[in-house]
Amino acid sequence: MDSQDRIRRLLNYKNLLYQLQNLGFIKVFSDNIADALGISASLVRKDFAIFNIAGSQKGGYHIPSILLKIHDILGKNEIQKIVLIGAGRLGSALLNYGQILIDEGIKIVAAFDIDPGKLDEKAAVPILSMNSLANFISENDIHFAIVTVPESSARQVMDILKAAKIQGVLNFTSLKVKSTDATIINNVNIEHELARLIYMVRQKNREPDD
Amino acid sequence: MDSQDRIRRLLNYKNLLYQLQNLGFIKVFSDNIADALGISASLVRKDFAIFNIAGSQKGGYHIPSILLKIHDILGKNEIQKIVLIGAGRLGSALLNYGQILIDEGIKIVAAFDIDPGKLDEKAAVPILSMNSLANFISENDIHFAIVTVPESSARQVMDILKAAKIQGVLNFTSLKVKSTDATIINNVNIEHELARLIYMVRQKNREPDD
DNA sequence: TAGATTGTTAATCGATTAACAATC
DNA sequence: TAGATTGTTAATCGATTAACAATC
Repeated sequence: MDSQDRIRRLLNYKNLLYQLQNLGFIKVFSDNIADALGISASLVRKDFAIFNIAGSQKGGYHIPSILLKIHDILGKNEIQKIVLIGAGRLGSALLNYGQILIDEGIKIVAAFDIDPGKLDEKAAVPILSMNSLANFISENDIHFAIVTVPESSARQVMDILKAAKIQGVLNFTSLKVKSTDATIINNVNIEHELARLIYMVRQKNREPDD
Repeated sequence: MDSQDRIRRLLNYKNLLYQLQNLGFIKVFSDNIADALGISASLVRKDFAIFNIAGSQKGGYHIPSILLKIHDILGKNEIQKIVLIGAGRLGSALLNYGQILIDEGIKIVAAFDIDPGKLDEKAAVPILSMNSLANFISENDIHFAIVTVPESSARQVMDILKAAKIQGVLNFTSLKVKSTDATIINNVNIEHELARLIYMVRQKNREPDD
């Protein structure tokens, strides 16, 4: 398993290369990528080597080729189907990302909610009853779920997903869930991100005294 | 500057200790914390040492004391005022976190939007015109902003914030912004989090072949 | 005291960087 | 060819872990 940081950088490379491509660039040097992302050129070349991305000593790296390769690494060749649990404010915000995600090979195929008032089977992305969740997952061979329910029902939802053999969960609840052999959990904790930002700023303000 | 990972762990310690406190615990050993968080006891003790959190060889660590100390480290003694730019779906989802954040010493004091239809000066958290953003920041001595505008206006908003000398930004747009000497940026990229989750699962599924 | 845990030092591990030979 | 860049190896750096003396 490659380090988390390396995967994060891979996504940053992808974004930057898309932008360069839009500007009409065809080739780019490790040095330029390094400058743009604020990392060292050695690290760029090392990352590329590890991901089996090859360049040439003449023109550096060929952008379309790298992008194809990165797509391949990220599994964007086949569309990844995802269900979203919890169609509250955060959930519907994510549903709204729809088109952007599809461009990235990710498709939210259905949402689920306990509130009968929110159900809408006819919507572009249908909002279905929580009761049908387990069945939907197995019938449609879903491997991924995004969880945006209130913390109070988070545990229960996680148990359903685990029983349904979901392989990956993007968890927005503040319930801290650990990955298991069967299910990988990616916890996104917005309060933590805010707290971390505040800490870093306070830390920086204190630095001059050092 | 402590490593990012160390700060992340600090937040996990805080969460765990709160839960233990709710269960009526008063003391806890590094070993138990390590088990609960899936890290080593050495690392827990090292982290605590670096954050100046002291225990005793008799009863381990005294939960109320650690929590006070962590609060202090995170700056939760004084309320941190934050503005939110972009009152769309994601923005209002965050506004809804209101009470939870206040418990953590974080208060969203105002939101801003370009859409005149969304303005509401009388709301608990007023939604104000984008035009008044720069003034509001200086008059109320605001240091932090959460940005949840569409990517199309992200650059513009960042420029306003930078001009207004905001010190910390939690950026939810896909515009990748770099920290500067004056402003620390914490980028939360939901698409990247999803892509990373998918990558990790695919990687795991491939592993048995190794 | 005997046993157990912290705090800290030294050892290990892994990731990043520097350097440079190979190559175009 | 001369110059510049990749790919890779060795050196460095920092973070984690193991070990254990000090302490309760």
